[in-house]
Amino acid sequence: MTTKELIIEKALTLFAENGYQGTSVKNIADAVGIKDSSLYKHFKSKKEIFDTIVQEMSTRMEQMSLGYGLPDEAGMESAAALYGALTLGDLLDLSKKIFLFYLKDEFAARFRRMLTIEQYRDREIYEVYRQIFMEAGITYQAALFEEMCRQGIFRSSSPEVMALHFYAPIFFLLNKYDQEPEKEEEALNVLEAHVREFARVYRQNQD
Amino acid sequence: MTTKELIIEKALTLFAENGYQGTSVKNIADAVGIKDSSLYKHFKSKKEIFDTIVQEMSTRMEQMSLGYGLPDEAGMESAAALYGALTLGDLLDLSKKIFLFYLKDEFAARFRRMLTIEQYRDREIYEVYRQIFMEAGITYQAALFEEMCRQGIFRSSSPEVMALHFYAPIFFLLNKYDQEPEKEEEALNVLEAHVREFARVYRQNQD
DNA sequence: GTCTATACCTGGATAGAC
DNA sequence: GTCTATCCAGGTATAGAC
Repeated sequence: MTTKELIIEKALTLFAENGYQGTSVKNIADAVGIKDSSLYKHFKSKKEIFDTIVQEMSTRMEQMSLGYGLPDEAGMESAAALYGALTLGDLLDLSKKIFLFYLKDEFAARFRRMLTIEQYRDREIYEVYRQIFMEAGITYQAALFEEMCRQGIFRSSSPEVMALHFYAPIFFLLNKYDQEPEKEEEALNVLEAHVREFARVYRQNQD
Repeated sequence: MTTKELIIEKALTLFAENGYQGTSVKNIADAVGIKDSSLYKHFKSKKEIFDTIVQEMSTRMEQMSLGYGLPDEAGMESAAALYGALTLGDLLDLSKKIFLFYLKDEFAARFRRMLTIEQYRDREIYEVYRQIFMEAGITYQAALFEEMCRQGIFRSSSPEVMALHFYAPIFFLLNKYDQEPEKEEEALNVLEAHVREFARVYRQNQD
């Protein structure tokens, strides 16, 4: 890992814990193992470090969520068929995988915390936070549920409301259990109960 | 309003906008209209101002949520009967009132933002945030739904999961529309769709 | 209880030797 | 690309006059 990458890495951790203003350039330099002045050979300001993180992590999040089995809009139709063919058990595994990605993935979790802290300070940060953690999930799932209703896998209902009912509890549990790693099992149990209930309410063929 | 109260008042606004570390003692003093040094006649440190806010707002939040028509546990049985007698329209009005309280009430909204920003910096802050915005709503509603199921107003289901399904979307919408006052109508429409769907799924007698 | 003045420190950032 | 040295602005907090 280059020094520049190491700076990004350590800065993200510190920003996620103490916020932008709560983290000094010296804190970052110490974590990296260099003097604070040396840091300015890699970035021209503290702000540039922060902006670089937001840029880079945004794209990395996109790639990762794709890699984690979330198909893109083009593949929505086949995705819907795929999800419909899933057993309840498969559906549970999938929702857990997504939940744990946002909760524990080394980049996703720190990035989410950093944006949560900084969203009120800067409008641009807020837009990124909103886009990734509010809009993206709902939009994708609404499209997916719409297709699944069309195919008769789900009972017809408003896809947007269904997406809200599916995603909001995940978002809530993410916030609730964020700082309690020892209660991960409890979190997963609640998540499972949520998905079971969701499936009970909306799936045409119970399994 | 005494100077001490005014300091709390202005500090809360600034902490909610810029965070604890993003707010200087001089910022607070300027907002109050005194010199920063004078402020130390009322509080012995910046930290003491913050702690006082957390203390005072916590109790004020309790009182207010009671005042806003959320009955205590002792009155749960009559509350359940009361909610059951409500028309769908009344249920919608009530959920909107609660949503708007957390979104716009002059104390609740600022307090929520402040805790959201500061939750990762200090374990105690996190506990307060968690208690007020995660546990309280779910616990109360789970007890209420349990009673309503017992009385046959709601279809029997896990009260905890029902509470999660009811409250999580409110929590999500609160976060989503927090910084977009111009989209309040949109937020209320989504909230309404959510409550309608919730009622459709769980209420025994549709109206 | 408010002011001015000041002490003391830490923060971000630059210059220049190696 | 790292270091030491330094600058300057701004932060928290105290002392003492009014």
